[in-house]
Amino acid sequence: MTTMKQIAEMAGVSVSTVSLVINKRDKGRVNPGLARRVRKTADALGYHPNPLARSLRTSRTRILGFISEEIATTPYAGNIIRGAQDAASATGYMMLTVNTDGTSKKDEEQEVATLKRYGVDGFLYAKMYNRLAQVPDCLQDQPLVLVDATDESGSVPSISPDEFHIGYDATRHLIEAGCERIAYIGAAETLLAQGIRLQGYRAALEESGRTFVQDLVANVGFNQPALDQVGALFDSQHPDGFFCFNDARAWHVYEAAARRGLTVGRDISVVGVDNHRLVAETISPRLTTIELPHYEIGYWSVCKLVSMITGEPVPEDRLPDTIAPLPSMDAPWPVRIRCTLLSKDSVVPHNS
Amino acid sequence: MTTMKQIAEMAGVSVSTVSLVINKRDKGRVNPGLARRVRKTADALGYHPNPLARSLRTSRTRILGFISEEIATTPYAGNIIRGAQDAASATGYMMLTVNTDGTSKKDEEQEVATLKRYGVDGFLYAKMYNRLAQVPDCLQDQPLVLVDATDESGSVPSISPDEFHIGYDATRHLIEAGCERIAYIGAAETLLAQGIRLQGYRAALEESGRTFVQDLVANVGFNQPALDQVGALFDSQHPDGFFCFNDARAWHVYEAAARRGLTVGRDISVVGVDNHRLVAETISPRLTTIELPHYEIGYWSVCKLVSMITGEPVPEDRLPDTIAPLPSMDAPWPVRIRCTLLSKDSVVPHNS
DNA sequence: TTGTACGCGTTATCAA
DNA sequence: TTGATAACGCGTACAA
Repeated sequence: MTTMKQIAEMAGVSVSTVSLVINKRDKGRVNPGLARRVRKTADALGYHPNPLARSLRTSRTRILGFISEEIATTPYAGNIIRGAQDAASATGYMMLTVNTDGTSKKDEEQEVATLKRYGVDGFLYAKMYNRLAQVPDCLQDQPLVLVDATDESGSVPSISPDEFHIGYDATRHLIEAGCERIAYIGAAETLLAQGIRLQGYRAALEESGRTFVQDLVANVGFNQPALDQVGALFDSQHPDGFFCFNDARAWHVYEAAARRGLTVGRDISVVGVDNHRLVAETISPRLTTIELPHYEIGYWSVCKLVSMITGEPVPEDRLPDTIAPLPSMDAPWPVRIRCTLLSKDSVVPHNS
Repeated sequence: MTTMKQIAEMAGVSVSTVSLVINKRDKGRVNPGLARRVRKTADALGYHPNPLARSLRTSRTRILGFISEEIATTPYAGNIIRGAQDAASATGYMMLTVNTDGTSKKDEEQEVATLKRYGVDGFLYAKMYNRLAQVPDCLQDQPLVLVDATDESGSVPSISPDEFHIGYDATRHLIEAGCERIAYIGAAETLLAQGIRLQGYRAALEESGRTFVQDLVANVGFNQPALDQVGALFDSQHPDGFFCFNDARAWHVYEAAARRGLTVGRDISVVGVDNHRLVAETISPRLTTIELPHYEIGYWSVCKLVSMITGEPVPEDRLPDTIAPLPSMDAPWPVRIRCTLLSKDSVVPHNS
């Protein structure tokens, strides 16, 4: 590990000068030629500042604390962490991640205290599915961003999927395909997403001059009971389009359809939400899905947190062009990210 | 955050004494009564040492670097991280986790360099499925444990599932249920697990006096082609038992069976490996599975690493009794953890 | 442009 | 047995 001292010796200047140059405060203070020489030797030695040493004076460790409830509960929620880590890496931060089981408040406080002891500059507080969350007291006075959750009090920045438009976009897509009787296969659990996606579904229907039909909605759980409910909806309502809360629910539609001699992508159209990617990939790979923006949520959460900590906007050039830009870091919060509708072939033209 | 100084003042002693007591080096050096007073005030103030400050003198940060390739590729590999974090928490460590995409060597070196700059005490190098791995040069001289991978050179400690006994236990279970014609539905990709599980399958067969029949083995990929292959095996071999590489493969057996009027758990028996838990939970919840010990792998990896760093065995009292004990931290490495066979009801008695 | 004191809580040393 | 004090680390800030 090279230090400033080594650079100073090699370049024949003082560490003070090196410090100024490295931190880009050399304008009008250090001879440009010297500055260039310093930069060159720093590059040659592969110098990167030691964040721990730096933290002695600045009391900024460039470490972020990532608190996640049950990292393992939701498959592919790992994408949130991946996005967060990519953003941290791009902005020169590191993430200390800790789990909480989501039940023990005491435990959570312990973990927060430990993170504070390690001198983290700010916190990411992640829930593994979108919900209203109460920020624990021990985080109240800290730089904080809620990830895939919304602060109950509305005072903490948060980033989550745009649940309304998941329902809206899915339903519009089915309407545009010519579906006449569009069912919603929702979740039986009381999830924030469940209610809001239903609103989006309803809004899209009513916008196109249709009436909302309660009997076209089935909120189901798992396994056989779910399959039975979906089957009953098939038999009583004969829908030609389905919007499914997730791809596990979509699978029930596939199964129920198959048992009735109907083929998805020919006789009926289906749009699912892809949060358990395995089903969509392995079992119904042609399922038209709406992809949850987990990677983006993680990525932008870190960007927001870093900009809160430094007081500066995230430099644009650091951002990858592979992900959709967030309108503005100063946009009103909470921010909800509109999801992508992936075109596969379980939605086909319906003749009316 | 309380400091030693505060404790010293409150207890009316010097920080030196506090340090001795806190670090348990007071035996025969500090008056026991004083020591007790110090401990009491420390507890009262909720004191925990500041690891960053401590690292100034000891050059030990009590931070571990966790390098994982594509955290998001395998659902539920998150259990490895969960186990690792629980162990870290129990032993007083923190984890800095970074992703690498598994392809760019340059990138990986960057991440390792960054972790070193943050002064991590050791590294966990995790692959998201069991395989032979080459340890990058930049980690050669570091305390290191391979997680869910085995070092090619055999010189680095590693923990991974006991793939042989996955195949062996699954097949024995089917043999004991009375199955006569046991098929293996494997993976078409060249995975370490694939070959070794096959060995276990073969060993169990031969141990019970049977001959291995190549035609009872189908190594399949995904989707329709996989389903066709499994179907062909049904029609040509008429197996009554199936050992499936993972639960996605098991699903294909369910599907092929259903199309032939056969019912899993009545006409045929199936054992799968539960690494994509969603399928087993949502679609075939009664599937008899072998559960990969991801949590344990993460947990024991950290314990091993910590004991390598400190030179001391992990204190037994810190270990949770909820997970199977590792025979010995000094056991020869690599260590392979035997997996659990979960009894559900897709394996039933077969009359011979 | 540079020398140098200072930042931090802990630990090691050595004198009392 | 205890306590005062000097490291420890490397980068930063300020006076010169």
